[in-house]
This record gives sequence, C-alpha cells and structure tokens, in this order.
Amino acid sequence: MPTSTRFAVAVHILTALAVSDGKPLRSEDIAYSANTGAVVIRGLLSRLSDAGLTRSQLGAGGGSLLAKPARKIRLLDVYAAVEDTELFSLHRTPPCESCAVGGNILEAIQPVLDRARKALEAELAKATVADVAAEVARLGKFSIPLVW
Amino acid sequence: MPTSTRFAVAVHILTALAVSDGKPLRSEDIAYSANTGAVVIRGLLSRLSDAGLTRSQLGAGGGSLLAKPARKIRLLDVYAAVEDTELFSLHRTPPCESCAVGGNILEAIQPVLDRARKALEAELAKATVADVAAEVARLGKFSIPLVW
DNA sequence: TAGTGTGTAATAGTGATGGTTACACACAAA
DNA sequence: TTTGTGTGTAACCATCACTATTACACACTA
Repeated sequence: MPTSTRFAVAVHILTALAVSDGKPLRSEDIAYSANTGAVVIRGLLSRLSDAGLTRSQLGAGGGSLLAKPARKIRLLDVYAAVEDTELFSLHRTPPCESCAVGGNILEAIQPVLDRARKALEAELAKATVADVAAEVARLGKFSIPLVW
Repeated sequence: MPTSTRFAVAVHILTALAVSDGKPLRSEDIAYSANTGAVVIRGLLSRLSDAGLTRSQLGAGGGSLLAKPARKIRLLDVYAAVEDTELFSLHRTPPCESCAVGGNILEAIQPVLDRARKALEAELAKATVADVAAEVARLGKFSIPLVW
C-alpha cells in the first residue's frame, strides 16, 4: 500500500527551503529541482502551509519559506500534511457481517495494523527536515545556506 | 495512489482457512465471506500459493488449505506475498541531477525511509495468522475448528 | 502602476485496482 | 470411464487516485 509521491516531493520542497535558509524560493525553481510542474509544487506548498510548516511571500521577489526552524519539522509532520489515505486499506466493500470470519476480521486485525502504523510513524518522527538538509549538504559537498 | 486492499483480503482468506482447520474451502465461499468475487479470491490464492502459504485441492470437494501451520505464517509473509509496490513512492520523474538538492535528495532520504519500512515490517512479523484466527474466534465466540 | 509570483479551479491522461465473464483443465466421486 | 465440481488464468471493463497542465484572479513588491 504505497504512499503517493507527494511525501517525497514535499520533503524535497522543505529541504530546498531549509538549504535556502531564509531566502524565498519560487515554486518554479523548486519545480525545476524536483522535475515537475510549478503548480504541483504550489499545491503541495498549500498543504504544507495549512499544516503550519511553510509560509509564502507574494509579489516580486517572493516565494516560500519555512514557517519554523527545519529542526522543528519532523518527517512525520510532513507525512501527515500531504498523505490523505490510510496506510492500510481494508476491504473495498465491507465483509459479510453475519459470517464467522467476515464479521470479526476487521476488528481482529485493526490492533495489529495500528501497531505497524505507529511503528512507522515513530521512525518518521525521529528525523527532521534539518537532518535531511544536512545529509544533502554532506552528499553534495556544500554548506547551508547555499547561495543559488 | 490507490492503495490495494489485497493485504486485508489475503489475511481474511488465510484466517478463514485457519478457522476451517484442514477442511478445504472453496474460493466461492471465501468470496462470500469477504464480499467480493471468487476470481478475486483465486487471484490472491494464486499469489499466496506461489509464496508457499497455501495449496489447493482440485476437483469435487476441493478448495484451498494452508500449506503450513497458521502459527508459522506471519502477517509480514502475507504482506510480502500480495503487495507489489514500494511502501514509499519517490518522484514520478527523477529529480534534477545537477541540482544541489535534487541531485542528492533521494540518497539522503532513503535511509530514513528504510528504517520506517523496517519498523513496520517488524511489527507485521510479530503477528501470525494463528493470532488473528484466535482473535476472530474470541470476538465471534466460537472455537476452532469451526464447522461451517 | 507594472510586473512578479502565488493560489486555486478545471481538465486531461495515466496506471493500478477490483469486478466480471469465459473457458480450459485437473481431480474426485459415481 | 464418465460426470460434475472447483481451480487457474486470460481478457476486458469501469473506477478512482494521482500527476501534469492550462488558465486566470489576486496580492504584493519594486
């Protein structure tokens, strides 16, 4: 049960903003880096902004900025901001209520699925955008802030 | 991404087989319990059989059986048998190679995503089909084997 | 005031998914 | 051996989420 590409691109966006370190980035520039369209980026920025992770400056010289320090933004926050669907999908049509298994299977597996989901979320809570930005800087052999 | 319901239905199938405890179940009967089509069930049984989790008896009185004890079948085995896609999707089109962030973001986030995936898998490895079957029996107030 | 960039609606193409029909084949029961 | 049952798989279809793209109103800066 896959996530959309939104999570990966959203992390990309936030990492770019972290690397930019206070200088507003245009959606078009982020789109170039992520190899997608500027509207896609703005759609994600809209979600990230709703979640309180980014903010925008309108007008010439404007763009997007982190709304709080990169080290305060956990990947879990990003995940929650852009992923809509449940990690585990259940039956498309609910199983037979009156069946021995069908009538109880959902309730029976829910605790296990919850534990699995929470384990995943706990890992995503351990890493921050600052961590990712630092790793990108290390791999790319540059320092933050990066002058574009 | 439309997330698949295969995992939930596959667990349903195996739980039914565990509850049946050696008596072959027809795909049609499982389909009734899961509220889907028999061909959908047979498609999943085909994957589960390939993974060594079930086997089938052809002919009259035939159906499907567990290929090994329910307590030896971990939900992780089921997950691996029926889920095709990666848990985390990355960019649809690879990001800009020559960009500071785009050129390094994939490598930078991969370790985090791997840890998250492994944490999820570790939880799914802790639960078995026997556990789910026992929980279903408890909730449904019946004992295994259940005579249909 | 002119120009820049955001925010969002609308639309379209794509791909995975699940539902369904059809049918060949293996096996059991008689 | 024959008959009937149930599996295994291919083919086709409708649906839906997702991403890309166009279009345009609006806010803000220089």
